[in-house]
Amino acid sequence: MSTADRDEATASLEHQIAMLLRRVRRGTAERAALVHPDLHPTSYSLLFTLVDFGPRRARELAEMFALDKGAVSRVVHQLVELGFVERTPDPDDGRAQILAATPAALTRFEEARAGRRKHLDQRLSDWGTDEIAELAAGLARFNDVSPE
Amino acid sequence: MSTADRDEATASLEHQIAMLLRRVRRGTAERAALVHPDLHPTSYSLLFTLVDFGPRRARELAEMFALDKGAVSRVVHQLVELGFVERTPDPDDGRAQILAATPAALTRFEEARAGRRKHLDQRLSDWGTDEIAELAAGLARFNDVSPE
DNA sequence: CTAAATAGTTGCAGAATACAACTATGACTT
DNA sequence: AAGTCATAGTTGTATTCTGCAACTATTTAG
Repeated sequence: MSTADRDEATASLEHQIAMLLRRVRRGTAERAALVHPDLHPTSYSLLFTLVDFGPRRARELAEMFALDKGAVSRVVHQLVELGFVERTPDPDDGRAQILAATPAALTRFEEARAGRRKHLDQRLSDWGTDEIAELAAGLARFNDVSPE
Repeated sequence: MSTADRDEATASLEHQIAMLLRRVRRGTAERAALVHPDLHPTSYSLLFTLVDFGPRRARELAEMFALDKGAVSRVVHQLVELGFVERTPDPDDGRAQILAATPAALTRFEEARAGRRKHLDQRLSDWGTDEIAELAAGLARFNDVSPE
């Protein structure tokens, strides 16, 4: 296995990730609107994180998305007003608050997820279950790097 | 292989894609600045597309990124001013123009790509070349769906 | 030859983000 | 225990991005 092979493999991976990014980004706005018409792509992403990865502080969200904490603050404010996020004071730190997706948000996301899933199922129709699992595992391994 | 298995595999894939998206998005602004300090994330993405996928019309870029043609027009204008994009009239259509990355853009991207690649290499340091190729192939298959 | 459609530009308004100043709380030092 | 510094979050301000709409120029269809 030569160095050239490895370079080619890496280049290909980079290329494919860029491609995926473009495709996914393209649909984010639509998916956001599916959950709620007033939901911006950014709000959607933040809410998605709370739904999928569990409650956390605003600061963490800001770090995860490399977003200004002020911007996060306003987005969260909107999400709270829409009834999608609930704040509770952090018992460990009087300055902080824990943000959590509300049951309403979970419900909406589950409904929207059904639509997404249907789309995804179509796209994966000629894949074997093991092939899907394999790709997911590969991505998981790629994602699961100690945070820089 | 049960239906539950397949659902789980699909859910895992969806989850991992979301994770990847967040990680990649997080670094886009930095990478854009690496190419040129005045380059916005969107400009970077559009330019990246021209570099990686070849010349095309503004309208195509707008469609690829689901972006307003007005916004694309302005971004392109900026890219031209920075010397990263060159316009040539479309021989087949007097209204249109073909946008292409300039040699300067290619050079800058190549330099920036070296930085990215280094980061990627580190991240893949304990991967086998065949494993990298496999993940890239999986993503390629996933990406390569007839456009909706 | 006229009418409808398309590529792109530009004016305008609204929204999102970054930056900075500020409050409140916690951690650390002495 | 007091003082200093760091941190969580909010809010004001300015800038920038984006979408929408109106407009020009060119092509395509009837």
